Amino acid sequence: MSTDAVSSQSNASVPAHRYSAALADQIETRWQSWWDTHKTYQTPNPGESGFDPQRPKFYCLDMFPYPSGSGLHVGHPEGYTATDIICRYKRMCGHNVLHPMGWDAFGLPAEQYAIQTGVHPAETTRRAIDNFRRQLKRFGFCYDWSREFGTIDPDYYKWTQWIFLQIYNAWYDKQQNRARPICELVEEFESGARSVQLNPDAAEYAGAGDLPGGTRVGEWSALDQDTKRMIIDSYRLAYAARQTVNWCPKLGTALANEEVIDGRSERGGFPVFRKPMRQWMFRITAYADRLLDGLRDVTWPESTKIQQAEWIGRSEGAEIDFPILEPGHVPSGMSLRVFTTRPDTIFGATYMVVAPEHPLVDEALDNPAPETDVEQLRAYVESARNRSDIERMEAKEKTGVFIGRFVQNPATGEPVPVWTSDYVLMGYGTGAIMAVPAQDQRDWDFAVKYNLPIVRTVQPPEDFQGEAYTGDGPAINSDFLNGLHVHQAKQRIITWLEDKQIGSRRVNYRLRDWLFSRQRYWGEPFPIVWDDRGNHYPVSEKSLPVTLPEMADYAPVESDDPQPLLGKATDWLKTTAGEVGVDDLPADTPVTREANTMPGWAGSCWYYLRFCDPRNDERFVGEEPERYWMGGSARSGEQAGHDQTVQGVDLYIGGAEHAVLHLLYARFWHKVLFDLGFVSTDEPFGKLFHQGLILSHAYQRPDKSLVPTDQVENVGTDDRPKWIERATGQEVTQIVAKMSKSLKNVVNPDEVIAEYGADTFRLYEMYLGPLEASKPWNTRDIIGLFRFLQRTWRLCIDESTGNPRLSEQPDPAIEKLLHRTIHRVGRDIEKLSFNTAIAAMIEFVNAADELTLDQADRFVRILSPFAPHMAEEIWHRLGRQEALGSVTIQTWPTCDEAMLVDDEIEIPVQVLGKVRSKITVPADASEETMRQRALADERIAALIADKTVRKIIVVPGRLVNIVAN
RNA sequence: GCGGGUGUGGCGGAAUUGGCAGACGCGCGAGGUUUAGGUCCUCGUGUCCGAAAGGGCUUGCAGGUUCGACUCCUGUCACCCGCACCA
Repeated sequence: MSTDAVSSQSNASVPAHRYSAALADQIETRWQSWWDTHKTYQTPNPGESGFDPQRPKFYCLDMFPYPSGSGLHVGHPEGYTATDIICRYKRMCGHNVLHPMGWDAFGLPAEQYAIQTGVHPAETTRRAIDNFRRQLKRFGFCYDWSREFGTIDPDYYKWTQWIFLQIYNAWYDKQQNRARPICELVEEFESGARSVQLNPDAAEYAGAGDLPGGTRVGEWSALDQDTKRMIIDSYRLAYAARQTVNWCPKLGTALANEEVIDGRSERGGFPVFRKPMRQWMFRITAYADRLLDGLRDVTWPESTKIQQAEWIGRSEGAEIDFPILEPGHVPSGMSLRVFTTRPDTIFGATYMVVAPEHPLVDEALDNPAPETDVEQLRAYVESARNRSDIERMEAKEKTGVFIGRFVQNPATGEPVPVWTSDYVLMGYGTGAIMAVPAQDQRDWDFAVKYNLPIVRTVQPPEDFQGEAYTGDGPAINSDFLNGLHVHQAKQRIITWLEDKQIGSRRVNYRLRDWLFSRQRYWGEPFPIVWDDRGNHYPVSEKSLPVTLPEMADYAPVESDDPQPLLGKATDWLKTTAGEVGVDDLPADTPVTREANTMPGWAGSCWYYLRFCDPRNDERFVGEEPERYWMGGSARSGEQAGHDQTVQGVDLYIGGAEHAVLHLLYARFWHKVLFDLGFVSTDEPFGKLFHQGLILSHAYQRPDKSLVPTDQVENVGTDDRPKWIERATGQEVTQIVAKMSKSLKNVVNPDEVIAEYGADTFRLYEMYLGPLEASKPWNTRDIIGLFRFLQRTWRLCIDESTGNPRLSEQPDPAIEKLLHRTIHRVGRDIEKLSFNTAIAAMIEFVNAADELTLDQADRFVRILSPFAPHMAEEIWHRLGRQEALGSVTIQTWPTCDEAMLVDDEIEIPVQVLGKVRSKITVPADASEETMRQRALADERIAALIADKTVRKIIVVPGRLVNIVAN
């Protein structure tokens, strides 16, 4: 540790009460324990003692951290300092502030770390949490620590399991456009109010559940138990189904689509393969439109809304049935259903493509047509199925095989061949497309390669040079559509298809159902058991939580034959209905527990609700605290023009990396809970903000490879640096890069606090630049903020005695500046513009020589959100503590509007837009006065003497511009 | 390829939203206190010409609108972040 600031303390020449690192440490730790003892930051709930219902509420939430073994890095406190400042400010402005903190502690990273170190994840996670808590407390954040919990606490995950059961016991009513309890569905089946059929939107029955004519199966009472069960399960919002999933052998678990990036796992970057497995899924697709529409009502960064909207990927088009032909081109009575966004181009559909996993391919292999090359087809399908997603993506050239089947194009009446190719995905639409090479580049590429016909059905512009034409234009070669532009042609053809009952309007989404089970150990167990016939049953609510069994061996086996880890806990696994608490079965029925666990996202889907009422053991959150803290609140009226109502969390700050993971999942859970009447708002997070990344410096060789920081030396000057790699003497360039262990450019907050104190750290991170911007950490610059605190200290406190240093008479100029500073700091906090707020305070301290008690009092109040420890200490030494209590609970000082304007102002005078002189005029000087003063100015008069004045622009209070030539 | 964002001194960044570009901090230079340095204090610091007064140039680049453009419009370049065979 470099101890420059500390050593100055021991130097006899330095005043005894100078603000040094040692003094900062003493002040900070003292007030931190004082705040703890006095429960300064505990927030009472409605009805509790100390709760003031007159005040407006402000729920300010940080994305709670994942406590890793390596401790906090400097990125964490960035967002946390920002919310801390806002909370302190809002409290001073009279709000009831909810500002909680907890731990997102289940999931893969903790488990991977445990496997590496050989210490059980329960142990490593507890240690990591303790370390994170210690580090966070050292920053002096104003969290209400009495509300702290971790997602791994059985008291918490009991309710995570409970919410799972609510979702499991719910279905989506498309007529009412909301989720309802499953028992109401059964009632409707029983009464005949709803026709009995499989859920036509159930992804797990795609291609089977929605054949023309439907799958109505008659009276509910006439059905056997198994059929009833199958039908009910097809509606559940949580369902178990065997389907193709993203299997990651290295991680030993299946992953959700959102967790796979470019064919690799989001965590660890390991390859992902497609594999059919039985998994628990959430029917999030039922909420696709609601999740999309809800984005309109929230105050979120536009880029994040766009990302979610693109992930949901709504696209409008049509489903069309193409009759399948038997050899000799005789209709077989079967049809091939496709989804297309361009039904208007159907006359140009010259071939079809189905995904390698499509049932028609299996059928073609089972009953090959004479012209089918069975060996080639089988080989293609096999290889397509076994390729990883990465390999699939790397293949630039399209490949495919004719499957030996023809369908009839219902528009042209012509037979068209059916091919299979892996550029068509089984998971989207119907897994089959009509290929229109003239209007789709992918189809064009394929058609050219395999010599398939291309028929233009949209007239491209005369100067069109490309291949496929996707723009607008009149239809050609399209019979009754000819001449119609794309939009009208779509409407026309859909009407035609609907009349002939061979197609219909259809909306498709890119969003898939959410794969919710993992084969790992460190997660919430499912409150589900299985009987020996393979039926699942919920564990009753009164028997929750289903706790995670102790296991010594929690390491996954790298395997292509995935088995959940909990499968090894045989004693736990095998139980009886009575023991586990299943109400629907006789107590002695042998059952097997669900061995999958929930993914790391589960706990973060509702933690913001639990914070409202974290010790409630009757309900996941009490109704009144939920209504109060999550309820809609009019945005504070200080920003004019924004009277819109925000619902849910008033301000949520966290990284942008969760744009489509946590933020989408939590919205989904929240909407289900809302539909079922458990929460009072439709959206969880009214206002969202992303802090930027804290970057660091790194060095790059000419070949773009990176060099660790400790292997580089500056052989130039500070002004003109020249960086060389020590080992080779080769010149390298300094770049800005992410902090990483391998580059040796990670900054540890503990060390910075030891050297300067937490107040300096907080100020530095906020002063770095705009909160939303990514910006490089520059250790060298921290000293500037330390000096500012030192000057602040010296302004209020005598460095030699430690007593207040105050004047009797206020300096009028400083009084005026103080009002301005109060105004600027308040306005900038509202804008989350902390860097400029701090600059305003620096300017004030630089300008002031001495303050009166009253002035020091007010300045310390506005400083306190930023540097709470120093503010509290000065507050105390000024003697304010005794009478008024902690500075934390004071009111924000008022500023007098009249003090914000000057009597006289300096106005630039321009000639032809260039500033040539300045005049001093009364602030409310008229246009005419300003004009005359400007023309009377000596320098201006000289400049325009030999010119003709064409025009004079006078902006009162701003400037004068003389146009003369 | 599509979508979004960002380009301002040696560095991090300001700019009342069309009105004095470079606030504030770092660094750098000069001086002071102390004196072994550092800490601390004061002043200076976009750049070019000039001894100075003063003047020219300057917000990635090229145009345009305007009395006036970092800000608005058109084109262009660079970098960053999403998405990417989604029919």
